[in-house]
Amino acid sequence: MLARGQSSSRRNFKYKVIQIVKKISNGRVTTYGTVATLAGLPRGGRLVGGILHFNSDKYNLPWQRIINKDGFISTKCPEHMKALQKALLEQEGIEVSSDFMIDLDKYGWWGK
DNA sequence: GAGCTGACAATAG
DNA sequence: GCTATTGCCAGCT
Repeated sequence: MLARGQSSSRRNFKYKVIQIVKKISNGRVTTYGTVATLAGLPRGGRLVGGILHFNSDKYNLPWQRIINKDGFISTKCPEHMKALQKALLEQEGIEVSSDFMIDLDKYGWWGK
């Protein structure tokens, strides 16, 4: 029953993403696809970006820990420029290359 | 109230 | 192997 419960899944996705991002350990980074997959949307990477963009400030989410699957910072927004993200990650203890590239094989967080 | 945009990822050609 | 297109859904206009 409660077949309509799936409707709640949609809104739950936002909440799910927030919870996942907040569960990321300090000094670890993950990708949009990973967060989206854990939230139940293997191809919802775009949503993660959109949700983080607004909720990061409201829920105080570490958006800097979320990068694309290339281990590269995708942020195009002036409020989330790469330099800022790089600085935040370095404060977390994460090493960021001069090209803003991050070693996911070393700092990658996959829902653990 | 309805439509468009958007911090990506995966699949197909 | 690289390029182009599609799909996902929340938030804003």
